[in-house]
Amino acid sequence: MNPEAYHQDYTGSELTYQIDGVQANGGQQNLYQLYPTSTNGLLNYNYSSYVAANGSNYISSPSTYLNPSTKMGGSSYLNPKMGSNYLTGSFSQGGGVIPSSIGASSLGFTTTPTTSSASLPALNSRSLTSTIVSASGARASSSPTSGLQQLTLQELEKITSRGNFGHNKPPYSYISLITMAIEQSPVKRLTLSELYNWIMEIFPYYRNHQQKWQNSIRHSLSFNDCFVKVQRSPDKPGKGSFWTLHDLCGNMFENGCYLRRQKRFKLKERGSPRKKRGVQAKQDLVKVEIKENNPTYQLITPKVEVKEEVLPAGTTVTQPTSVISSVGTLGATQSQMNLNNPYSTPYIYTGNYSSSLLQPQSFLSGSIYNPTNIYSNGYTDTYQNTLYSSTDPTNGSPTSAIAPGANL
DNA sequence: ACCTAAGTCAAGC
DNA sequence: GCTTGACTTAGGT
Repeated sequence: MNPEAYHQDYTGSELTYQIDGVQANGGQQNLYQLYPTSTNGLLNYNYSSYVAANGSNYISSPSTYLNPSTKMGGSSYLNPKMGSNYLTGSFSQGGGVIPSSIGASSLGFTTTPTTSSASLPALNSRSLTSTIVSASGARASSSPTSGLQQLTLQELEKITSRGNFGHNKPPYSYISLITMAIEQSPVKRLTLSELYNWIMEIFPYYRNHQQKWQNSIRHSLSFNDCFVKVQRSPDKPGKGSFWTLHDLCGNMFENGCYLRRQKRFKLKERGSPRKKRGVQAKQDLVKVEIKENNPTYQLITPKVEVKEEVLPAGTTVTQPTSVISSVGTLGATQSQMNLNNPYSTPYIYTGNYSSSLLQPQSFLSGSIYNPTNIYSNGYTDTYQNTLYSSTDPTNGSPTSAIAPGANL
């Protein structure tokens, strides 16, 4: 049976989707590509998502949009974990249901919580309903049987497509969860509450016992040097600071373990040194002894010297300035998180970006996803103000601020 | 068994 | 909300 190609345009109040699909083998295998394109103030992730469709279980998780399933290059694909906890919406004849969170997600595609679009207009033509992809079509399931913690960071995008673990505890440490959440955010920073919300939205397990795990999250944020608190600038009033990842923490989970890093990212100096005594002091002393030429724990950037930038009045950053150790087996040549480089943010689909789509296109008001200014180097106000943004060629003196809404 | 990263509880601000 | 201490739990070797 010849594949039947089709194209659908889908325009909602928030997003325009173009759905290109190929329905083959009597609906046994369906390949879809979704291209959410920016309309009024949303991110313009031109990802190309391949979804093995099971009509009733098609597209609804917001994470699907943030973390589109692996593009399989036209190969058939069955997500082995695609089950009842995978996607909850449905497309049906003549209409589609777009998840409510699309219009009001904390995940970053929209910044307008008051303009939820729980039910967007119907698809304009045919049904997307199909039978489930046959198991024999599975090709992407090279997943390790030993558990998701064996995934590489580059495979993080698959996490939600493998299910959200229902009410079982996801096999990720709090540090992993925080990192994921920050990585997927468009401007790579979140407030505490946004962090909570993201975790709860992705992993239902954490909708319970919030006091317990949220305390642990806070502890992780404060305790781990890989997380950097960025104060709000005066023009962004609100509760709490932003949290981001330290520029130099690298890919902490590239060793494939999301429960436990091989080595804690630790800074030599902190703004206010922690008191050390007992077991923790002992642990820190061990870290200091890591040798630069140690093949296992090679420094990403040995003894980094970071220039302090002149900060605008009202801006404070409480961070140390040098790195003494890094994580895992990363070498100096391996990629570090680059705020300008979406390819370094594995939680977002990393293929088929066009250059014009590398940055958020425009922003609505009232959100962290609404930086007042986006500079030509891709940094927003806050990043311009961080001590360690040494890659900022403007050295803290941004010039051409780009107006919100401008195409970059 | 040992080391240490991660998690928990909670005090203090 | 944030930091920190003290302690327990658990992963990696």
